[in-house]
Parts: sequence; C-alpha cells; structure tokens
Amino acid sequence: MYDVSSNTSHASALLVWYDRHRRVLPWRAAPGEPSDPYAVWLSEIMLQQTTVTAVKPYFAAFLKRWPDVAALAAAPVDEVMRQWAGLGYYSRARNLHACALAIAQRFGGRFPDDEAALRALPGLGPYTAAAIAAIAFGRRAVVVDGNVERVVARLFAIETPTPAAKPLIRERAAAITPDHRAGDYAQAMMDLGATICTPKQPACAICPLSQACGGKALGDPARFPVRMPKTVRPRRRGAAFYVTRADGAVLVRTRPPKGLLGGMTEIPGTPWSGDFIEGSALDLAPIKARYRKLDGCVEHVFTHFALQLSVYVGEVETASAAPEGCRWTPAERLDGEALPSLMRKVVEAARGATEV
DNA sequence: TAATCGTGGTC
DNA sequence: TGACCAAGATT
Repeated sequence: MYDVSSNTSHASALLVWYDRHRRVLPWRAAPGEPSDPYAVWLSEIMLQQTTVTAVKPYFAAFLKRWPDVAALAAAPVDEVMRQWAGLGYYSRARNLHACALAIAQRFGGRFPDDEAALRALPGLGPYTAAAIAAIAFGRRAVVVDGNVERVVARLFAIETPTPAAKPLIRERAAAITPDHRAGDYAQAMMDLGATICTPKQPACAICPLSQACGGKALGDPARFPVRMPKTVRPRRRGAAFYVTRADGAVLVRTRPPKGLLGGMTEIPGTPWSGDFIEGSALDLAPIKARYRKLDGCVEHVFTHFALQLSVYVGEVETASAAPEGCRWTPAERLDGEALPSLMRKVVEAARGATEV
C-alpha cells in the first residue's frame, strides 16, 4: 500500500467496488471461474453499439443453436443472417461467420490469445480485440469503449471535444490500466460507466472514483465528454410494394451483400431519396398489378437519415413469374426470412390493411 | 478523417 | 417528440 501513484489507486478502488457490485450477465464467468472465449467473443460482437437488454435474447438463441465456434463455422451464412435479423448492423453477422470460419480453419477451433492476432480477425477492431484479450485471456490491454471514454473524460476533465479527444483519452486510459486482473478491470470500467458514471445524471455520491474525479471537482461532471455540435438528420422517402399471389406467396428480394441492410430480405420498392415523387411511385413497381396505396407511412429512423415509406398493396395471379431479381416466398415462410425491423414494419402494415 | 451502418429505449 | 444514446468496425 505504499505505491500511491494514481495508476494503482484508481485501479484498486475500482476493483474493490467491482468485487461488490459487478453485474451478473449471461456471458460473464462467475468470480474465479475461467471464461469461455467463444461466449466472450459472441457477446462482444453483439454488444457493439447495442444495449445489454437487446443482446440477451440473441445471445441465448445463438449459444443454444451454435454452442461452440465450430458449430457456428459449419452453419450456412444465411442461417446466421436470419438468426441475427432485428439486431441491426448486419455486417456484424457476416463478419461473425467469417471470423468463426477463420478460427475453425486457421486456428484449429481455438481463439488466439493475444491482442494483435485477435485484431486481425474479421469484425474485431481495437476495442473488441482488447476486450477479448483482457476478459477471455487475462492479458493486459487498454480497453476503450464508450463507457471508458466517458469515465476517463470525466476523471481527467478533458475539455477537448470528441472525437478529437480520443488519442488523449486512450493515453489517460492506458496510464491507469493495471497489470493484473485485466479482465475484471476492463469489465469494472464498463460496469461503472453503465451503472454509476452514466451519460445524463452520474451518481457521484456512490462512485468509487469520485475522490479523484476532475469533472466532479469542477462541479459538472455530466458536461464531459465534450461533444461537437450535432448535425441534422436528413429525411428520405420512398415506396414499397407488398405484392401477394392468389396462393398467398409474397414477392421479396435479397439486398446486395454490402451497404445498408446488406444481404437482408426486403419488400421490393423504389430507391429512397430526398426528392421522392409520390405520383411517380407506381412507375417503379416491380410487377404489373392493381395497387392500392395504404394511408400513412411506415416510419423508420436509421443512424444517419430518417425514412418515410409509402406502402402499396397489390395482388397478382398464381401463375405470375417473379420479375428479375425478385422471388416468391410462401406466406408461412415470410416470418422466417432475414427481415430487418424496417421490413417487418412494412409487412405488418400491409397485413393489417389486407386482413380486415 | 469522415461517412456509413440498425434498432429500441429514454427523457 | 425528437434528440440522444448503447461493450464500434469498416472503408
């Protein structure tokens, strides 16, 4: 206890707190128990920009269906995409499968245990590689996610607006990262950010780092991290065509593998643009049919734009062939398609309007 | 460096 | 009700 450098004191105060207040999470090993690298990896990918609440059911479903990395590697990528549907950021699912294949084929089914090798795998960036090295293998690593950024920015009262402050935040984070209990420390920082040092109203009164916190000393810790002024979110509009055959089959198509909703199933529609003309929507219908426009719009907000989608409902004869790029899917199999949430909204709107 | 890439919850 | 936010990666 004679080393009173900030390095050790921050970490030990945090670890004492963690031993008492750590969250119980499905992918987290019990104290003293070894963690399963597969579970750690799977959860870390799912948790990228995604809440714990949203991840839990997906994590359980994946683990039940594919209990280890070999099972996941052996699955068709389309099955993985379907299982991922609804969780968002679909390139994660494609990379997840690519990573499982790499582990199975290049590493004999065992995850590499150092940060650099992990970093080279698909879908593993600086954060995730460091997190897995620390949590699954006990390696010292500087783990910086959104929680750590917030905690560190407050602790050191960093005035530089993010994202310009990232290098400084990383430097400060490295300076307080201990050499021991790497996994516990990384998870402690994230638990602190998630439960105490929260974005809006940090609970400084019960924070183990409050004594050392520069942001608190200044009187307004919630001011950190300092953000750059926000940009406006543009709105785009378009139309979707929900076409059914007399036998109930629905016309769908698969989006290109890359880009927005890459590789996912969609209801055919027009491009989405800022200057969409409602009156010319029907000129872009994928197949000739009698269409009825539903009242209102399906609304959906993406990260960088908001979308308003008109929905047209049409019906064709059973003999009708699917147009180029489209396919018919039986009504009872539509829910099993890799439908992103936006498209589930479209389907729901169309069904609600047709079944009355 | 700056865009792009989902979704659901919160205030 | 709209803006912000969540265990970021990729290009």
